[in-house]
Amino acid sequence: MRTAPTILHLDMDAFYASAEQAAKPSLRGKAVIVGGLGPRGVVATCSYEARVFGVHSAMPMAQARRLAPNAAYLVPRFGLYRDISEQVMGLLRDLSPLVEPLSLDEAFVDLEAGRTAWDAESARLTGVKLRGDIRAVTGLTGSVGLAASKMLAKIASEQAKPDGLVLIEPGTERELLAPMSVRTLPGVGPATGDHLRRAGITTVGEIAEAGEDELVRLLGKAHGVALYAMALAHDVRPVVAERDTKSVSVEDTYDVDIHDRVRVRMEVQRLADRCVGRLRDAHLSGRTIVLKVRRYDFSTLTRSETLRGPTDDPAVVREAAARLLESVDTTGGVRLLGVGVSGLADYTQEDLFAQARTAAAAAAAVAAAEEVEHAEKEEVEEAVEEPVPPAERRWHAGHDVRHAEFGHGWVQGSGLGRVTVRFETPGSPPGRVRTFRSDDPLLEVAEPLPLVERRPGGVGAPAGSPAAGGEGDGGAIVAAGAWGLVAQFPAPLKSAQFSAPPKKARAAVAPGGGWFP
DNA sequence: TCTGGGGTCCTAGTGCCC
DNA sequence: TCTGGGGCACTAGGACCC
Repeated sequence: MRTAPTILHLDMDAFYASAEQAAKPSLRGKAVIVGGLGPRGVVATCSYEARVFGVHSAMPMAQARRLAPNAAYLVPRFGLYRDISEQVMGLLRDLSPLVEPLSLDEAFVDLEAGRTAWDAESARLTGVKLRGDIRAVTGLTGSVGLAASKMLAKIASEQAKPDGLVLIEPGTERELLAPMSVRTLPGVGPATGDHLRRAGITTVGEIAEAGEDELVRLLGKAHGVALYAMALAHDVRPVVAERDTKSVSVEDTYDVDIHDRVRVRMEVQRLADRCVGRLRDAHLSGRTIVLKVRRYDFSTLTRSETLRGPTDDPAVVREAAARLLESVDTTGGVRLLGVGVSGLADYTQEDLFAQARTAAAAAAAVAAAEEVEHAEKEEVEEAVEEPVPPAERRWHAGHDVRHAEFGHGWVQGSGLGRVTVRFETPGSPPGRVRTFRSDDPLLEVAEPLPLVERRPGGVGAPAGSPAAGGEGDGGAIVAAGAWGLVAQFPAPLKSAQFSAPPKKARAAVAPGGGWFP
């Protein structure tokens, strides 16, 4: 364990929501909620203004809408967030070669390895400069924690939020941790927290007092030992720059439970294909195929099958997934289906031909068993084919557009053959709103603009000023609510997706948020 | 009220091999 | 030949994180 607070944890403040506010001047200072907008969506991130209403991450979107009906509801734009994240990670890599990204908006940095800090004072100065640089380059704020271990640096950045810096002096850790809730420690979620509470343990200090044996008895070996060490502020985990992907998966939650077995099979095939697409983008193959089914009552089942060797062959994955599905009872309906591959290798081995033959034989057996329902199936397949795209184009709430006459803006809402656009850019004052026919030939989808204006010879400056005023002239659609009207075109097949692809696959993802349909 | 998506890690049960 | 145990691989589920 090191003696100087030279591990830095950076956590961008309300990242997605802040990025949207920076991109859209009219949203600055307002409640902004980013997440899935379907009936089963949840909140990914919300602005601090939205948190005042009690909205928080992972809350069902329906509940958020009740708490903050006038907030702006936006679907995430991962292309934009990824670009900003790259800029921030670049700044961190300037500090040290040892940067461990945890997500798009969080990372650990080993300052000692980069020789940018060696004691409390130099660490603090590095943190202060980093926050300034992030603001200059991205226009956004991040909170910095500095401590002698990863766990404490993360706790420090949490305390620093929003827009602050906290340094934990070595030697003060145990005293600092003792009164904190057990939930502060990484790895203690709702279940472990309840478990400890039932044993009369609610604070970190009480974990330390209970002793390692008692923790192991309560939580099992690995968890008990790790938690006891953390309660004593012992954390020697190094900052690791490169981590190998262990699994690749895709899953979809459906707006309405699927009852039709034929449709379930088709969805599993589509998911298998998408999963293989991800796998191939990342130049990986895998041995174990996993099927995930969440039923109507939210109970979740997984079934897996391990092949003789790794594969990235869509036919093999599809057939394995189909075999796994045969062992699952979907009576009552399913709300989620997923297909994943683990046991990854960065090559494809072997005798895949033999494997494909085995899979084909199994599939043929399944097909024979299903022959009875064949006629019925054909009928149903016609009904569940990809829906014909509506005549009108689909405009996604929050996404950027360009109008030949009015310039750059973003979609504030759409539906009923119309689309409402607010014309503003990161550097402009809040803009005006105009409504068009959704097939207006002068309107087209646009790439997001940089949040910070580039200045010759400098890193740039935050774009625009959060000036008041500039409310739109409204329109038939916008009148339904100040911000809340979004995506009223026919309900999509699935809820909006908003997860980042696996780390290794990210480079291959289409720019501009390629994960959206 | 109604609970996303993509991951990682751990535990426990079972079957197989030596 | 039978039995037991250790080690390992596989499977399923749960908890947690962002």
